[in-house]
Amino acid sequence: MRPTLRQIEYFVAVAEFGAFGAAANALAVSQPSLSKQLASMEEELGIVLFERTSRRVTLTPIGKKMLQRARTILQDVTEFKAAARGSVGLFGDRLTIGVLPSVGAYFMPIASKRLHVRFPNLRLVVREGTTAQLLEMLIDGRIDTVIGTPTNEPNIESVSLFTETLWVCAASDDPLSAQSGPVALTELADRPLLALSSGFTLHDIVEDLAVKANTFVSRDYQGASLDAIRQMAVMGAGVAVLPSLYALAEAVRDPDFVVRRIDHPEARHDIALHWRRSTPHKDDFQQLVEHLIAAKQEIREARGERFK
Amino acid sequence: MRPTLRQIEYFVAVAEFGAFGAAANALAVSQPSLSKQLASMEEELGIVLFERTSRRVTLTPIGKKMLQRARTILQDVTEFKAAARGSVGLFGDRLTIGVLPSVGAYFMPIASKRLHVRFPNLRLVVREGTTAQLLEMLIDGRIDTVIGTPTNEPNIESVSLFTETLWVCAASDDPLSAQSGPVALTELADRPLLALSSGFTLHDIVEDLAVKANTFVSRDYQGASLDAIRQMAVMGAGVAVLPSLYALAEAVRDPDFVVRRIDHPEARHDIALHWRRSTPHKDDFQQLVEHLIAAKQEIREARGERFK
DNA sequence: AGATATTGATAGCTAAAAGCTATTAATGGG
DNA sequence: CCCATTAATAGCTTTTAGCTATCAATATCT
Repeated sequence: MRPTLRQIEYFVAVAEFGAFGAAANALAVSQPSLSKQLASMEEELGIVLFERTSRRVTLTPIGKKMLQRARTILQDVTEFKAAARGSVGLFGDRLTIGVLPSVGAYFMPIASKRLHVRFPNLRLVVREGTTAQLLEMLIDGRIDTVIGTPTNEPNIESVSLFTETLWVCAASDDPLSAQSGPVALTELADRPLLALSSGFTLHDIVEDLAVKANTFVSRDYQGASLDAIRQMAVMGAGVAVLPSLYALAEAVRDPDFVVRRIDHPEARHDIALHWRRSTPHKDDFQQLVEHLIAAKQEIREARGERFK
Repeated sequence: MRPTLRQIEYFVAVAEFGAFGAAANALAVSQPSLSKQLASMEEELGIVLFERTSRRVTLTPIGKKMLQRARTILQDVTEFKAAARGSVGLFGDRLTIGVLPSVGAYFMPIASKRLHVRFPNLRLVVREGTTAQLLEMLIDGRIDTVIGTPTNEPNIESVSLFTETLWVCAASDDPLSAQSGPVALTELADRPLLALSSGFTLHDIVEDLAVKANTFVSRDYQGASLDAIRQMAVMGAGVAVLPSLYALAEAVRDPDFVVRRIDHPEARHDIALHWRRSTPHKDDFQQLVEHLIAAKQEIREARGERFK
């Protein structure tokens, strides 16, 4: 592409030194090389940048104007290179991450704080959605990674992060709320379960559990958010099934909020980190996994004795 | 200089097409050439700009950020080239011209108006000074051309523009002001002449005339400006010797202001255009000369009948 | 005024960079 | 499972950039 950055660089150097020889010396090239580049540039641009005498080299009026623009270009290129050098942290300096709602509200605040300490230049952009929506965005390249349920998508690599347990809550005058400690599936028989709307993996898990507990998922009150489900349960509309991240965070905040873990091996919600197999950031993702697991541990330790 | 403009251009093209092949086609280069340039660029910058799958090419988070800067650079270069192409008028689009005071005040307004009509993009910067000062600035390259008295400086080329006649004025009750028409040198005998301060060529000319007229130049009232000299003359301090550009402009403005041409072959002030012999704008100066002469003619025609 | 030293341009050659064609490797779709 | 598509790699050619040596112009110093 003409003019070349090299030519522009030479032009600025000659303008600053006011002499070809000195400029060539500063640039560590021979004077004829520099002369030729300048001559080419002038010919290609169709203008004369310098007025030459054997003693002095002066900018022409046009040259003065071009010099300003030339400096701008070199400055931009310098910044371009600096930006590249500055992008040596995790994922450069920006990561767009898609997460499930419970993760976004109750896990990411702690995780991002931790990441910020370790990678001060990393800017996290968080988008929420269902695992299916997030994986589509991941494959499209609209986001860089996903925290969601496991998947078998080809070209997606995953690492398991942690497992959420599932907890129930009901109205405060409900028999379920009278006791604490794990609750057996049999205790849920014939009680309508409240779950997130279909599309979320959690919905399917609750459906399976309902079958095993000889009950059903309420069709009338499929909540769009975990908060909505909890409110419906408190009002007596059924038994809310909540993932531990949400349930325990709320329970810690409100001691009167009774939640009980469902005592069943399938009452769990596996959470994994996903990325495109083609990513050039595999190592970075491995690091990210470690920090996310550490963040989960941190949350666990921060909980009251009740939920250890 | 790395990265090369060519590399940056390729980078933007691939980002826009989302494919190496299509970008290569649009750039009229082969796909391998483009691949290699991009690979080199990534290696040299130490970052990965694209995530490659065999189906799709996506920008990495870093790549997105670098793309913005890359576009800025290409935009600047485009403007750089456009500026060069736009600089095809007289002297590019800017001319710094040094002139004598009388020329600056009474000639340049008309001349620059005329030049502006002919060269709408030309911006004139005018500096005033003595011929000696102006020539020094010209040689230094601080200004591009000079309108001043003739010189024998080496490496300066000159073309004569016009000749100013010299005119006298005195107090309104002075015998000189009682008549009109040319005044002979003999009429000035023993009258102190008022002239610009030494340093101006006009001062030396008046000194010579004074000798021929059997009189002298007043030492007490060497004016720093032509206006000052006129005021002193009007107050009776002597006989002001003024160049025609000034004298006639003032006379036209004020009909009561009596000026009379000195009738002597040496009562003249030659004005020439000077430029450095090394300038690459010789043709432009030739054009400039024509327009300046035409401007002088215009001024002459605009004067009242009295001074034709 | 003539010798000398300094500066940029030119010539001719060498080295490096960029380009091309042919081929390979990877992968998604029929 | 084969075929079509796409990017990477290999090997060679062309173009560009750079270097040394030299020339031309000219300012400076006797």
